[in-house]
Amino acid sequence: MTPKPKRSVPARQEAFSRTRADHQLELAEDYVELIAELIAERGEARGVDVARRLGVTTATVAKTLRRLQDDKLIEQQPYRAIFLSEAGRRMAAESRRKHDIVETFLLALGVSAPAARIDSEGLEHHVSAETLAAMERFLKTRGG
Amino acid sequence: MTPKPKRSVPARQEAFSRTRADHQLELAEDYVELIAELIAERGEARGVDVARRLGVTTATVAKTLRRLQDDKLIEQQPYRAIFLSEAGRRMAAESRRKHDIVETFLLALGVSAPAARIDSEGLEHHVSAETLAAMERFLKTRGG
DNA sequence: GCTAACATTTAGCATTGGCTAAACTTTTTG
DNA sequence: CAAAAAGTTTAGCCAATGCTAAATGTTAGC
Repeated sequence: MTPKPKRSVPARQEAFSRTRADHQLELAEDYVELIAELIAERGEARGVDVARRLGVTTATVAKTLRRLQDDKLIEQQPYRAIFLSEAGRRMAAESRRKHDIVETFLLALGVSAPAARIDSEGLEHHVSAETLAAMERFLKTRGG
Repeated sequence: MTPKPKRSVPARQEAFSRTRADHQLELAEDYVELIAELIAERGEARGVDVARRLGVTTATVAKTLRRLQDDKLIEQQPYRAIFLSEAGRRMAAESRRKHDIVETFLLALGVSAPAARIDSEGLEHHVSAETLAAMERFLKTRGG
């Protein structure tokens, strides 16, 4: 039986489990990346801005921020602006870097700006370091 | 204020909301794609095989299958093998097609086979039709 | 054809990430 | 400076997706 198994069981399990675990990481990355942007743009990040940009309610943002604080990614006093911890800043920078590489790569590949923008949001959380390196190589050789 | 907003608010909201909604779709795609593979490989798909390959318990699979049945993606009698509905077959084929394009593309880009295998599992759910077309174009011109 | 092994389902729990409504704090404004 | 507006938090709900333990059904071996 089992002729030509295209993917081995362990690999699939690994990919799937990683996806599950990553959904939380993804959300954290989206939040810290956005918080970093807001701080850069306007000096501080407020819950209401995060909510507006992500398209969720401020109640949802408050709940998520509590979790991010528990995870030591942000620092926050009640009713005050949101700040990133050292770990949060590192995550935001890394996330941003991935995001930019993926978006630039897609543009170089001939994808339209709007599609590249949207797709890079979805893809940035799923590219391995190796794939990222391959994208950078492509950009370097074929002009980015 | 707001110098050079790299991404507009609506676009970000859209990407984020889509991500949320997609998590369910992702799971459905993973299931139907796997079920289609199992049927092709061994004539039928059983819950225990799905569980084994996805790395979850059979209890979780049973619960998910009920949802997929409610969504008319699979057809199932209690304690019997799993079959895909017409819609399920269409989704599985489309999912498989995306998956193959992405994996082949990554290999052509110089990514190693194991990384291409794992990354394509994560990326397949997030590439738009436009990006997929760009990947196919790349494969056609630079030899896939 | 019983019994044991295997497969499936159900029950019940936890967590995540949404929501609305309401309470509370801070800021703005008349 | 008091009242209104704006922002934040809490409470309580829901659905999805995971789990373990236990019940139930099917299949295989003796």
